[in-house]
Amino acid sequence: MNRSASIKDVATHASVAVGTVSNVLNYPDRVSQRTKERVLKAIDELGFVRNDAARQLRAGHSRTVGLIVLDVGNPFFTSVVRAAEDAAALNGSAVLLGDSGHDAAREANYIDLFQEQRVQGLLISPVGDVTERLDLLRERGVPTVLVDRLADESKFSSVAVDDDAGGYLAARHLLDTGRRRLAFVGGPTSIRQVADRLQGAQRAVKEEPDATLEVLNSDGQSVLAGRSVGNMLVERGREDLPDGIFCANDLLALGVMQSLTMTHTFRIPEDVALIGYDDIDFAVSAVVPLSSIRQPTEALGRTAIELLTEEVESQNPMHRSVVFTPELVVRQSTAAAGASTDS
Amino acid sequence: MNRSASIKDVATHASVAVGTVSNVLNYPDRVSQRTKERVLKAIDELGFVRNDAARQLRAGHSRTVGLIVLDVGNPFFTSVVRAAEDAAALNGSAVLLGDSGHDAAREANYIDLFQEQRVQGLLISPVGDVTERLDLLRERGVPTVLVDRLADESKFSSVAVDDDAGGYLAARHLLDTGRRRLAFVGGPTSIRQVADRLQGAQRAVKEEPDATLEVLNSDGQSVLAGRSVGNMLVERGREDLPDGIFCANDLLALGVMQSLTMTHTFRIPEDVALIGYDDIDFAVSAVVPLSSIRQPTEALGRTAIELLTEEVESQNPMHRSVVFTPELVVRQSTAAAGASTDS
DNA sequence: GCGAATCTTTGAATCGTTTCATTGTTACGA
DNA sequence: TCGTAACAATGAAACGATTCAAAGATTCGC
Repeated sequence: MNRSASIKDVATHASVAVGTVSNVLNYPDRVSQRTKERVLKAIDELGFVRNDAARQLRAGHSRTVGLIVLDVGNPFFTSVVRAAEDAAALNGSAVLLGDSGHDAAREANYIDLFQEQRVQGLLISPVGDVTERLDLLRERGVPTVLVDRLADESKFSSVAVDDDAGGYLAARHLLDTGRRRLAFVGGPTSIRQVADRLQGAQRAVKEEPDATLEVLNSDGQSVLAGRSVGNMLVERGREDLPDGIFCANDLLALGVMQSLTMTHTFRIPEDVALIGYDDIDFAVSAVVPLSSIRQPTEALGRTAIELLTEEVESQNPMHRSVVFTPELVVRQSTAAAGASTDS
Repeated sequence: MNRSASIKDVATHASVAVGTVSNVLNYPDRVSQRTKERVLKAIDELGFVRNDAARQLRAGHSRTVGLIVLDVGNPFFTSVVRAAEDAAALNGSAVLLGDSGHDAAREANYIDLFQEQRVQGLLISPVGDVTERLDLLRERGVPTVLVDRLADESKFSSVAVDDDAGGYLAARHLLDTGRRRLAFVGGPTSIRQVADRLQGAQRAVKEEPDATLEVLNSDGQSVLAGRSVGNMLVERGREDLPDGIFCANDLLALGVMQSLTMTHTFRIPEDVALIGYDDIDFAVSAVVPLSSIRQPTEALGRTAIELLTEEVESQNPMHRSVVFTPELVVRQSTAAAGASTDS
């Protein structure tokens, strides 16, 4: 079969008009039972499949939504994507997924591609400063929702997670379980997420007069970066050691854990409690299962689609920013501090 | 701006015919310099963006390729996807990505969706037995290439990685570095990948008369499963211990590593060498950097696109299966066995 | 200055679907 | 039996880009 069957072929084959076939597909109630059966039979026999391009052309818009993420490999985004797909499916839309890989050129490519596809709207976790480009989109009537990034509410809707609250939650948990000499391990504070998490932690520490927070700069957010911070701590010796460590993400925490447990100088959680951020899959299967802060990724994806739907359906531009609060996940690495005295 | 500008609007605005605008876009050489400038100016002023639906409709086919993977979160697929996208871009095509999440219903949805989109072809890592469905596609002229799954060559092209060879490579490496009492750790052998890797390992072991291979069944392929196998080994004691362990994937290997290093009963690689499979990001940052088998994911993705392009361009169905050989990555966890004597 | 060859531009026809005003059909009460 | 309402089916027009035969403009050799 060289060319796929069109609605016209179906019409001929069933001896009806094209409009009737269209009605069978879109408004089955308008068609009599007998005709419907004939048409459905013809559709089946010819293996007819709707041509979406023609539908779109006629409709003036597609039934797809564009989603551009920084890195599909990142579990955070994978989860957001899945939630967005499910939410979109409820509206009868599909999600076109683009992975910018932190690359502004790829990002720009996807924006262009999606625009040519006449997506109903765009969800994007932008690489750099694409506000101009997005402004253009907006002017052209493509509503856009920023994901994991706060937006100027006069221009865009957005969904994000409150990193300050997450930092507070982590530090507060360490304090609540009796730790007082806290340390924060995190990469360059030029990264907003890192800065916010630190700030939240500082806020919590200020609430306890006798608590202190030391900031240990790490060289990035990797396991290896965590390990070198950990090694530094081990060399410091017992006196100088914090009794609670909050790492800006789980990879760092796993690195710190490796250093501390490998040398067998200190025990987790008895000597030092350790908490990470993101609750990656590995957290639960670490040598000592790692406490962490979980981000509500499903809610993020779902809400992003909802905000976009709002914008698509209403004419006048009313934007909203939704900020989610992350959640504390307690595991063994921060088990009650009481144990630390009976060593 | 309510409706986006069409080629007709541009034509009017630039006082030329629609055909001319089309030529500026598609055959710039056919148009005189002066006209081209006028048209480009109009395009810019109106913010004109091609309507892909209309293009497709006229062209009879899209410039996209569908790709359905089992799990975008899996680094293996993430890498395949990226390579496929890059390869497709060279042909001027874009990749529509679908994540079936091992769910046959989601998979079927994507197949339907992609068919309505009139994709040029389909790359798929199928969930279950979708051969019937794919047969239908084939009959309708949508060429399909199976990814990471061998295909009946009379029907489909496919790309896959030779797991038997990978298993051989891993075991051979352990043998080459002096180990003789090998163990294989892996989940249910009903999983093809696991069975093939084991078979390859057995093949290597048979080449050395004095070598043995013990099979240790694990309950799945997770870190925790690996840890429980590791714990079992620790309890066995030094006499009974293998001196080389090959795990069916890196997660298992990391679990085994945790058990062995945590108890400080055995050292890696002096007492036991350890090698995994997949070369995940964590392998390099394990407590003892983990040797592993790397799969040529980039080549997989690229070749899949190439095979698909072949099928799209040629009329008569000539299918090919390309099988890649994985690659050994040596790290500290299998460092030379010589060291094991001077303990 | 003329005819031929080359280069530009034109605009109607086309792709496949949906829409909708129109026509055709049936049922029913008066 | 007629008129009317409700229901079914029809098919032309429209969506926006591309194609291509044909017309128009320009260049060149002689």
